[in-house]
Amino acid sequence: MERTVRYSKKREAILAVIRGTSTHPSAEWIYHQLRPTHPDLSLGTVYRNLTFFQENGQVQSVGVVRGQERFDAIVTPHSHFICNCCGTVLDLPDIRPEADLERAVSTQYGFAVKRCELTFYGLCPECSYQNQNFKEEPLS
Amino acid sequence: MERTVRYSKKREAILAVIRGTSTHPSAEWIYHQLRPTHPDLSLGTVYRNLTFFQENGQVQSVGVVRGQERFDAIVTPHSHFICNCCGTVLDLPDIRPEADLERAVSTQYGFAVKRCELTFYGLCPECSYQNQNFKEEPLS
DNA sequence: ATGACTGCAAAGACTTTGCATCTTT
DNA sequence: AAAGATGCAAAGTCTTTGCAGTCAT
Repeated sequence: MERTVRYSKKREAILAVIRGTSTHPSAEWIYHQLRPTHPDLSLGTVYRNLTFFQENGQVQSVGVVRGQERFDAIVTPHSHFICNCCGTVLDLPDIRPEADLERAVSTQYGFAVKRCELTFYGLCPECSYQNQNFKEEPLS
Repeated sequence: MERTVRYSKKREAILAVIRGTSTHPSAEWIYHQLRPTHPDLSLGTVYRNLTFFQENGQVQSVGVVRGQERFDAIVTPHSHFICNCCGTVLDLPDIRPEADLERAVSTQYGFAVKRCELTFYGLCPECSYQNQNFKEEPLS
C-alpha cells in the first residue's frame, strides 16, 4: 500500500528555501535560514524532509563537503565546482560529460546507470587571490 | 619548518592494504583487514594515516558512500561507478571526461581546477538481477 | 478518526583529538 | 635526546530515530 502524502507548511517552506538558493545548502543551513520565521522548526524535520524530497526526485545530493551533505533542487544534468578552500559549491550549467559516456558504461560494464556526477575541485577566484599558500590537497 | 616524516611499520602496512585492494576501502575496512596481523592497531592510527596519505598525494578520497569515506590508491585520472543498492565502488579505467572540459572550467569560470571526479550511479549487475523491485523506487 | 507530520531529545555512526607512551632518527 | 607515531578513550560532528503530541484529510 502506498503511503498517503499530506500537506505540510514546513515541508513547503523547506523546499522553497532549497529552491530559492544556489548555495547547495546543508541541512543546518536550511534550518538556520528558516529559524527566524519558524521558531519551532526542528532540525530533525529538515533531515526527514530532505530524505523525502530525495525519494521523490525533487532534490538531489551533491555529495558530502567537509562532513556535511549538500543538496541541490536542480535535478537536471549539470556539473559542479567545489572549492577546496572555502567549501563553496557552484553550478557549471554549460559543462556536461558526453552523453555517450553514460551509454558506454552501461554497455561495456553491464551497469544500470541512473545518473552521473561530474565534479571539479580546486580554488575559486576569491580563495586563489586571498590564499596563495593554500596550494596543496583537498579538504574534501 | 617542514615536518620530518619518520618510518612506521603500521603506516607501511596501511598503505599496502589500500594498494592491494580494488574495493576502495573505508577506514573501518582497512582496520579489520589489518587486525589479525596487527592486534594492537588502533582505528585512530588508520584515520591519521589516511589524512597523511591524502596530504602526500598517495591516496585520494572517492567520496562518502553511505556515511563512510572511501579511498583509492590509484591517483591517476579515472572514473567510478557506485552501486546504489550494495554500495560497491568500481573503477572505470576506460571512461574519462574530455580533457577539454577541465580547461573550459578554468578559462570560462576562472577557477584553478586541481582535479575532477566523474562518477556514475546505478545498479551493478548482481543487484539488478537479485533485486528487481529496487528499480521501481527512486532511491537515494 | 486515522495516520501523517513534527518537536524534542536521546541514540547512532563516523571521525577527530588530547595525552601518555613507544619508536625512529 | 628530540620529535614523530601510536593506543586508548573521550569528545566532536553530523544524522537518524523513538515517542508523544499535533495537524491534515
